Amino acid sequence: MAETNTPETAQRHRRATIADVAAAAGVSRSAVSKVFNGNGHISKATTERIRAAAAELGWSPSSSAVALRSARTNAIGLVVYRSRDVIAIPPMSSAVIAGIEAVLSPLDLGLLLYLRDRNQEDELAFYRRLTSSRRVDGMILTDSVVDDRRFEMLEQARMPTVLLGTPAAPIPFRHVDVDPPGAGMDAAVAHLIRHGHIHIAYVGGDETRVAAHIRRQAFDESVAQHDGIVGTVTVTSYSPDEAAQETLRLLRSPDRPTAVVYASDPMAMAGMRAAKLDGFRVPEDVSIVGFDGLPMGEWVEPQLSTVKRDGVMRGRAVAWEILDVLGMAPGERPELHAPELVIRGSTARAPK
Amino acid sequence: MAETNTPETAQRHRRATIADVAAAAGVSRSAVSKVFNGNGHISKATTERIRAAAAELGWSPSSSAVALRSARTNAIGLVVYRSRDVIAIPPMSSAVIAGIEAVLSPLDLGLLLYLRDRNQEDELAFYRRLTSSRRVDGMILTDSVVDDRRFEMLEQARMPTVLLGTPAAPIPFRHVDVDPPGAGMDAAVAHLIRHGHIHIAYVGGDETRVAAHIRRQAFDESVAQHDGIVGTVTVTSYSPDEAAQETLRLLRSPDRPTAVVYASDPMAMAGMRAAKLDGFRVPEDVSIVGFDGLPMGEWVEPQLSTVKRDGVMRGRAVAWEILDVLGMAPGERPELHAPELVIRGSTARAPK
DNA sequence: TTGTAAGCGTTATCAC
DNA sequence: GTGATAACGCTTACAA
Repeated sequence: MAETNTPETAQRHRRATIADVAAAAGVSRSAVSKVFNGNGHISKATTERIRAAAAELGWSPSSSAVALRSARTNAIGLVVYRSRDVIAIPPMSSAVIAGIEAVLSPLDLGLLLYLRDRNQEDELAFYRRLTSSRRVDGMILTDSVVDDRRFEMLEQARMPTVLLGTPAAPIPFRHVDVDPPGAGMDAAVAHLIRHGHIHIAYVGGDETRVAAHIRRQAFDESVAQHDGIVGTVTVTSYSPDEAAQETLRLLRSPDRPTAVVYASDPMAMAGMRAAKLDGFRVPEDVSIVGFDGLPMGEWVEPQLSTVKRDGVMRGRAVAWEILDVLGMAPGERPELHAPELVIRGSTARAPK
Repeated sequence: MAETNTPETAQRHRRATIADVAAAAGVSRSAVSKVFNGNGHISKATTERIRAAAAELGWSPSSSAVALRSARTNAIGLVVYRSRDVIAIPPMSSAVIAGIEAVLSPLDLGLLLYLRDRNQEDELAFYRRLTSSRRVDGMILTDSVVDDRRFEMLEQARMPTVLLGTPAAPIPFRHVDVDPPGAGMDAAVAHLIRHGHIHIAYVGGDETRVAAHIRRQAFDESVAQHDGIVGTVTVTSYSPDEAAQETLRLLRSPDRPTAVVYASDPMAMAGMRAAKLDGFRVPEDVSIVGFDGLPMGEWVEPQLSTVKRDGVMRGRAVAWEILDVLGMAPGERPELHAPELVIRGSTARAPK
């Protein structure tokens, strides 16, 4: 703990600064800086010497000093929400995070991850601290809700921000989503109808979350596009348990649907299990469709038919977008393809 | 873009600094600093005025300036590995991240997340950059491998580090794990033996990863503790697909096991599905045991018996530990409880 | 109890 | 092509 002050000891314990590198290379600090930032013109020979000295001393610019001096932290903030009952990061968000990281890390940009609970009290205070402390150059927000007050706040704080998803109302920032935001649902519904399903149920999630609202709306619209099709919508908190219960309620009712579409794969899997336990064969008696296309859908029997969204790509796209706002986007804007219906074993022709 | 220089405009566009707050409160900059760091003694009245001024101006200390001045970035780095075939963050790691974040965020410490592929070329260069740029005050490493060279490097760079898991050989840092590191496996094996299983197979993961090695070793030892029990071990890359294949190989062999224990839940689920497709009833013909206790194990039929590890708690514990190293740990060291065997539908008495 | 002033390690501007 | 020098916004002795 106690540090002695003899020059040698101090020397050994102090980490190299730009001044040390400059001294070792026999040049000025500016020269070193220029070499490392590709600015001014430094002769080949000097550049070599400087690089060698830096490597020798294991020096690279202090991120704090760079941040202070140039007002760039070289970090992007990401706020992810977890649902109350699942403590961990939702699988889809994991994929998004991976995509974001894949864009940032080659540019040596850091990803500052914030995990929050929905409806947390200090919501705005949290964003206020985040912006006024200037820890990040820009923010990626996810999971917009109805009446989302974050954007207005961030706008006032002049924090460059991009939303992954679609906002409920216009926001003063860009957002990244597939077009239309509910894409994929139509394919699922059409597939079921093509296979003779007349009565299709949708087990959705909490509609204060815009994504849930959009998905349910897409279901309604898809059903409305076909004559003579009955769509039943029920809303849950997004929890697999509730989805299972709703499934039973639906299947036990007199006018039971022959197909159920869920707002997520976990919900679909839990629903499928409940149906099977209740004596319904999947897909002979009831077809099941999930949403997201998580790997786990392949590990159940029957395998889950689902609307597959490319979370990693979504992450890449939103990362590119915030970097573009900051004027440092690499290459071309990644394209976001519409979710793709993956037909597996859990869907089949409607029973007679 | 172009910024005008009229005082008012400049005023409007410049964000407040400590000097502005000091001016607004009619005090010196140091007074403001003292109030926000709880150092010196500032009178109640002055404190009030300063806080009011800061709130008014929406000021809080610039993290870069604080970092530069005090050599504390108030951020912890976390390096997580993804396997090659799964692009996203492994579910168990998600839970760990959530636990870490839960400890850091109340202290207003940032979590810098790095996602890496195993066997990436620039492994050491990556850590070198990370340490020499001093972006973080400390690092949390996961997923130690045999011949892990990261620790020696980080030690030389004098980067405070903690490992989540158990190292293959002594490391110059603390590590956090349950005791013993293979705990939980014995309970699974004992449970199977108690139910009459004589021949138990273990489908493990790539043993360059220490955790996989330890788990397999724990299986061997657990089997060895009981007389007359046959244990068969096979090793895969950790992928569910391979696990499924191995399962078929095992079950189709003449001396087939009556129970299979897997190194992870996804592997177990994929294995269970393969077994069922091959005509084996679970658990009547073969018992299946997973490892980790992920939520998805409850969404399959039969539900997966598994050794449940508390990822969130592991995250909390390792976060506490690195903070302790940095002298800023809050409260008591969290306790890590041994994984718990959760018996569900996929295990039963061995067939006659 | 409060203020003054010297840096923290870098980069940008301007000389030379 | 290269080097002084002045910031960037804050903390902390030390002085008052």
